[in-house]
Amino acid sequence: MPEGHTIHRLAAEHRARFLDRPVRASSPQGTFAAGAALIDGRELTAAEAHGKHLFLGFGPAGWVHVHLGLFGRYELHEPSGGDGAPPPPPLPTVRLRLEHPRGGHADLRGPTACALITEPEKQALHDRLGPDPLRPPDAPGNDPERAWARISRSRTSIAALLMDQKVISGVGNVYRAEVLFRHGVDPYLPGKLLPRETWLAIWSDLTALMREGVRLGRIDTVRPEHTPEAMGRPPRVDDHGGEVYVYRRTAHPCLICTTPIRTAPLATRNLFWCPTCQPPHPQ
DNA sequence: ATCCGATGTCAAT
DNA sequence: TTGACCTCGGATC
Repeated sequence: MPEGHTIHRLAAEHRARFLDRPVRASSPQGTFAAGAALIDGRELTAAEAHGKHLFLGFGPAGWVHVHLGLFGRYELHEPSGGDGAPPPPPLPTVRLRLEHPRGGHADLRGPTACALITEPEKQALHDRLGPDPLRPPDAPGNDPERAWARISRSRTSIAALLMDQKVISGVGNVYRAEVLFRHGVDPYLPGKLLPRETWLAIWSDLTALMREGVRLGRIDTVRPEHTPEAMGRPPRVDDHGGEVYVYRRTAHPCLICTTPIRTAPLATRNLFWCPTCQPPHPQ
């Protein structure tokens, strides 16, 4: 589930449900029981996202820092039934439940991180994250030039750089594969060989794609003219719910040129690309 | 019933 | 480069 669009959507959901409301907090799973006790009954004062990090503000109590990692999930529920009817009890693996009578409840399971942190600790996290296509362009340091400064000096492949949260934050395995396909870029191209105008186009494309991801709650990257319907091919529903060009489509032909999609491990994840639409750079 | 992989990251080697 | 961690669901037996 979790790339940056998921986290930004969660921040917005938390604001809509709980902002300025006193929430009940609990941790049936236990690992965060002490932290939950410290925020229980307090008002949510802020909810923001940077890359794949979620920050829930509880005034003087500090911030709950959440990172979903690979397996973390959120479930959001509307208020149950009649007036004041309590929600169903959380499953034992729920690390953090927040609830409010009119906001419903949010259940967090399996996160890599769920911890109460201070404002300076939060700032330290921001400081080590690269610019985020989903943060406002006027947010401090949220400038694609910062990413370009690193990419343009690096011998590392662009596919690995896109996954490096210090370079650019919020992009994960789906967006990296899809955005490189959309721009016809060889994933193995060293950053320093990527044309500057291609980088700026990739950044601006990520901004649009990820905003759409926040809006829809899924990753759709296929242009209207390439949808299976438009191409006269059978429609395909991807495992993650969206329509994509290459991510986990190794059993299928490329939507544009019918070449079989390739896969190989890169930067600890499985990379997917079309060797025809993204031709390898010379040697 | 069991295995395996998954939209992630960090520390240890 | 590998192993550890967190949880769940789909494939396989």
